[in-house]
Amino acid sequence: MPREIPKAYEPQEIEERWAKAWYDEQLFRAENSGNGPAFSIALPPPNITGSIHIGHLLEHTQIDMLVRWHRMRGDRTLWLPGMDHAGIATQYVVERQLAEQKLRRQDLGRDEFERRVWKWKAESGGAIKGQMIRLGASCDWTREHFTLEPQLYRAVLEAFLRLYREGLIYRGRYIVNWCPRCQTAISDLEVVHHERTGEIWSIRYPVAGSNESIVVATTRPETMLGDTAVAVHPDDERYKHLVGKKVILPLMNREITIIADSYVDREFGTGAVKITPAHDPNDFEVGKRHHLPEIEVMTADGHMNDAAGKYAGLERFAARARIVADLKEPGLLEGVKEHPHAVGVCDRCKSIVEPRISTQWFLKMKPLAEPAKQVVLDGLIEVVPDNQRTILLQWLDNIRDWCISRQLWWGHRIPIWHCDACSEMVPALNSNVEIVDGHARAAGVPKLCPKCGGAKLTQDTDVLDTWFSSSLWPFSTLGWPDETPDLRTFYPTSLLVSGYDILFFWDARMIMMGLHLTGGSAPKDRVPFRRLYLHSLVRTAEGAKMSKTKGTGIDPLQMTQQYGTDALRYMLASMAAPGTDIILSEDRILGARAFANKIWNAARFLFVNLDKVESVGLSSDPTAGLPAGGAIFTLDELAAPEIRAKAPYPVPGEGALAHRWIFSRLAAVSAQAGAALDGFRFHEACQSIYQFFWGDFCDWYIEWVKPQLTSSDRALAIAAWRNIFAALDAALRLLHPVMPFLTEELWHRLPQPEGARSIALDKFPESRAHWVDASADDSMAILQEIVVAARNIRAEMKLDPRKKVAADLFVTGPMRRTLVEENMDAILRLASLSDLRVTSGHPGAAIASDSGVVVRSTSAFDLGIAYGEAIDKPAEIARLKKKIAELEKDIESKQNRLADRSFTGKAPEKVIDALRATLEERQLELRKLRERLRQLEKDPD
RNA sequence: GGGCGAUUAGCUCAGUUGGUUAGAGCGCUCCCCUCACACGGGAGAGGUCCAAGGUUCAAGUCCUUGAUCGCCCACCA
Repeated sequence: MPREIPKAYEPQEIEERWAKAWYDEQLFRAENSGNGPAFSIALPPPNITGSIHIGHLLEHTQIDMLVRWHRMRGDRTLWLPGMDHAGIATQYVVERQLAEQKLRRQDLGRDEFERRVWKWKAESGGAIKGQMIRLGASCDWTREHFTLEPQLYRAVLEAFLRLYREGLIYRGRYIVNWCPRCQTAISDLEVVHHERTGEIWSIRYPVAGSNESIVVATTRPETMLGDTAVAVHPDDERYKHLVGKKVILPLMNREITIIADSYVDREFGTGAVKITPAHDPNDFEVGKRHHLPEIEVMTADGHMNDAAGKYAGLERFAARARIVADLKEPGLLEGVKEHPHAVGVCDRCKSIVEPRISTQWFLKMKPLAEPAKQVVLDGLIEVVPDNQRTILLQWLDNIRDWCISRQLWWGHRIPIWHCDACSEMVPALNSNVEIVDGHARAAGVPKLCPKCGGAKLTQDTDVLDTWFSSSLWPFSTLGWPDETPDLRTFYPTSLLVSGYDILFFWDARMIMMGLHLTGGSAPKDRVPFRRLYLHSLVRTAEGAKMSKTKGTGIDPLQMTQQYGTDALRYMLASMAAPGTDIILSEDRILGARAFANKIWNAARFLFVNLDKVESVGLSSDPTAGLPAGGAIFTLDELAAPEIRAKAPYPVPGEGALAHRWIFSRLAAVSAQAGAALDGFRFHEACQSIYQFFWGDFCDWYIEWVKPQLTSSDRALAIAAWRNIFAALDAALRLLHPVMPFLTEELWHRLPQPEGARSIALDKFPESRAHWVDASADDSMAILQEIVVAARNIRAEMKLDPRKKVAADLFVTGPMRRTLVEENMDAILRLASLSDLRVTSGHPGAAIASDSGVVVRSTSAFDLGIAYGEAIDKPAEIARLKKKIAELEKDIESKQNRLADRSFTGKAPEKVIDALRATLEERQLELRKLRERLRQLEKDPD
């Protein structure tokens, strides 16, 4: 096997190759039969109009880490992908295309328009799927779904019909949010409020048959054309005498009544309000209470209509300007002021939303919200982070009915037929769908009106809000309403991961729909997901959401080209602490890329050196040539899966410690990473793995055992090789959830069992009890401290890095002395020492030194390096003084605390003992430093 | 008008249930192109944890108030 490995990690070719292989081989297909726990998660379906942005990548990285981790733990794991038809967004895109040919959708007609949208979808829709595959999302693509496909269409019909029969879906004429651009109603959630400084105009309405007049204020003067009353507060003494009288509506010269309603705030403005029931939600309510006429003065596309008299045909804001001008002349405009207020705009197209009366379909939410609230309160759905739980509950408490109809052509058409003769509403006979022109439609078309027997029935022209079908996603995609094996196995899904920006749009509605519609007898069997994790959003430096339209979006695929997918994934995951948003920084990406490169090179080191040993033999004994029997130093002999399984191998003699230690660390890190992932603390998982791989595995373990790998002691070399390959293999599996491509590539360069296809199907490292070795951890820590102390002296004294020097070491206790002596070779090598003279004794018996020796002391040891020429005495004295001051301060505070009777009386014994032990160590350290300082100051140069 | 979050090293951020000397990455300083990696190695400097009170033996961590910033929700014309 050729082991030519490039010096720097070059991700592009590797990633593309594996992404394709994973997809082609259907590697992530989930089993819906068999034993063992199932783990399922539904992908928040991206819009077919969308292309991947950094927010997706963050979400997908987190989901993918969890999914890969569960799969590697042996769960039957399903990550179900799919797409959302995205009603408004998609229709918008296609309409724009038509506009280029000077066409409107009305020119084509509904059927033809729908055909065009399907055509667009086939050609340009769903780009995101390919991007997800490229970025390594381990979805089960054999189970991909689309919200307008027959199976899901049927689920939508079933849900609608059930809710309709139950009386939860109703139709009515109400004031709704209307987008004049999209020309459809939108739900409250789809209106985004922007704080703006607008103007507020005061307008004088003369009282009929009197000299008096009433001044009202408005931010939307154009709506006055539809005024049908002026309201004052019933207890307002200023206006009491006018209630019931008429005022003349300026410009229209219509008489309207002055009414009293407690809705009016006496403190605001003049305390008198114009009432426009057809164009303001509050006024609409007032109008209902007082049986006022509703006069619509605008068209669906935001122009004034015939009821607006001479303003008919004007665009709404043009009309506003004209009206203000016209009021000035007769002196009816009392004034105009700047006025900060919130303007509602359409979430989709940013047009200013117009409240408008129209007939729409609504879903009653209160009866659905109650059970949803209950499951959250009962903990049947665990919400992470916790504060989002509060937000969710508050929203459910204040929920209002959901306007589910849209005046669009792209979507699930409402399965209700209207009788031409008697206007009776007739629902579809059943939820069956038929395929017409390749696409699904309601099949249960009613033929006769059950009320009047009329045979002319026309289907409602509205479609459902896209979120209606989305709210069924976790079960509609598993086959609901049928009791399929998938539904039985994977519902309720284990987890939902979504951004908190769609908590109300999607997550909450899924909970309500899942609880209401699915079949389990207990709520815990009907929840759509058992845990809900709301991830952070990626923001720009200014704190705004990343957005392509604002030009602040970053194309992840381009970044992938630049840095590699694994690096991007690692960067995002390492910043993904629950509850805080992420601001990208170039530095973090570079750091992640360096990490990927580090992993690559650690593996490269092993392979390259094995090559050398194979071909040249053990270098420390050049005459030995190839080992007898020839085949011992082959990858298979040293790294075969059955060989790795038995690691760690006992290493004869001195070199054992590092091996025991690295496996102990591996056990600890596996446990840490697992616990972190389980709690969605991705950053913590990343950090512990990073620290392990770079700090422990590369900086210490590899450096420590390097000579062993080429030792002429064959037993030692073999054991060392086997351990290091086993440790690398475990490290790769540990890293795989976050860096799938790199680890897959390297994993395949290790021998794997016959037929093994992917590291993704291998096991995540368990924290093995027999790997845990506290004494190895402690011993290694001391030796590391000694090495660091020696390096520190060398660096501070600016010794030539190539020059080896002798050192003296004093350690407390004979055990430590033995430990040091047993690991002498490694210490000398790593600290660049030519010799280390070890003495041991009781604490306090610091090694004798003079001013020609530089010393580093801890409570456990003193290390001194003799330096022939004069040392930089002032610098060393300054350093000592600083340390001494720090220690003194620390010791004093500890002594004070220990002297405090209330502390010793109340604090747990453990804490007191620990404090006492630490204090002793510090005091010992301090004594040593003072002694050293005394020597330096005393000695003449 | 309500609600939520943030404020910790020059920068970007971690700090689980209060408990030894508050951490990381990047940047910075010094030394090294040592045969896996300069996307590297070694050593180091750098923090009154926004402010003021309070609870506690003990507060970056809990409570109150305030400041600054950000987000979400909301029908005040």
